[in-house]
Amino acid sequence: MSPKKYHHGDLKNALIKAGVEILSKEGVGGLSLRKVAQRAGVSHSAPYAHFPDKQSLIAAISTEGFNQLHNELNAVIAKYANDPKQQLVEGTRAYVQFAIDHKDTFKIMFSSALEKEKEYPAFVEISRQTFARVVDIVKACQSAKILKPGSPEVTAVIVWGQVHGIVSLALEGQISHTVLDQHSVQDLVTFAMEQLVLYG
Amino acid sequence: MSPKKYHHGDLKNALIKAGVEILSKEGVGGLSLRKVAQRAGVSHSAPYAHFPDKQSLIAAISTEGFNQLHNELNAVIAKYANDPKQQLVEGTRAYVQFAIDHKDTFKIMFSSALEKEKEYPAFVEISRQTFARVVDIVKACQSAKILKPGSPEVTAVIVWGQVHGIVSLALEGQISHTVLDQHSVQDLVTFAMEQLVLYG
DNA sequence: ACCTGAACACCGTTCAAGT
DNA sequence: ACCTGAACACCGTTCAAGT
Repeated sequence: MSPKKYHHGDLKNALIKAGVEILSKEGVGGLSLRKVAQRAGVSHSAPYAHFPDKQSLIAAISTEGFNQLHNELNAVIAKYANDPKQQLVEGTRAYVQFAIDHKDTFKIMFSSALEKEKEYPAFVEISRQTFARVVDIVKACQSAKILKPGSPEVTAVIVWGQVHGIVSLALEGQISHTVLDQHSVQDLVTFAMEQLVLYG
Repeated sequence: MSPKKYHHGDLKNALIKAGVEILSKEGVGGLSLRKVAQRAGVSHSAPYAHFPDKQSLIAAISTEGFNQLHNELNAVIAKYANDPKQQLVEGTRAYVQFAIDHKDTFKIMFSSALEKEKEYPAFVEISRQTFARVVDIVKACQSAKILKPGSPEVTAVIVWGQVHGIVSLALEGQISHTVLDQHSVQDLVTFAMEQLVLYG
């Protein structure tokens, strides 16, 4: 019996992966540590060898999500290295697409950190870096006279907040059907960006 | 014994009130049906006489939150009946203040509806009405040439999304300290509104 | 109609024990 | 070091029973 007594090499990452899968199949409400353990093929207490509690696993899943988002933003910035406006347009498009494609991971990314902020340094660091990419795009746009001058950090909060707000309202089903029947979330975000950008 | 065998007149509202109190004292994580029942002075199964499940109680709490927010928006609209710009400024200020004053109720208002959208008609109705107030303000601002012309509903989604996004990021601790050390959330929202409003 | 108390399945977490 | 299994407290939900 017992083909493999223990799990294979890397249970920690297997648990994160299992968590992401459960999230995409059953949603936030279906995410339990015991289910994650079962899906990874270990006992319900095995995760505690790698995560001190459930919050820590959630922080790891969120960190993974921010890593992916950060990579996508980096790709957009590299692809349009000489075109700040396209960086802004395609960056926001990537953000919206990420939220749509990973609804529940996205929701968890923005609802877990709060509890104990500084306890998950990897999470804090990657979310800081992701924000820094937004600031980079904003600075490039300001240099190209595409965004108003002024504090790039404050402008980045405004841009990010605008995109994040519309996406969040859409994910929570708060946007009126009379609007959503006519415009996709991507369209709404595009309209919003056109309001912020100079010269239309 | 048994000074009052049952609860007094209105257990349903007592449960909602107890839920709001727990929310403000222990946060979203501390909200359980059993604690709500205990705080209202009834057995853990008594709530099921008034709410089919926990989601329903949460929907009722959220509905109550939207009612309060709606009332505050109405008060602002009435107070500045002839001044659309002040309606916009004070309306957003009221929204931000509500979120800050009732952090956890605010969070629950925008994280519960999703599951089963049409199952809570009172919730859908009051959130629809609240959005309608935003549309009213937008229309008044457009007539006064304070906001760009175009679909008032789409513009309302942009305005609401901008405010909601910055507030949400702030509540989740996602706004960089280098920004928050210098500007309050109210300030950031004000800056954002100035970008959307015509003539600065 | 409104509420209680026992019961069930599920959960997060701890801990002694195994390899 | 990494994992198991029993145990505990807590939870949402159901249901027979009481008034």
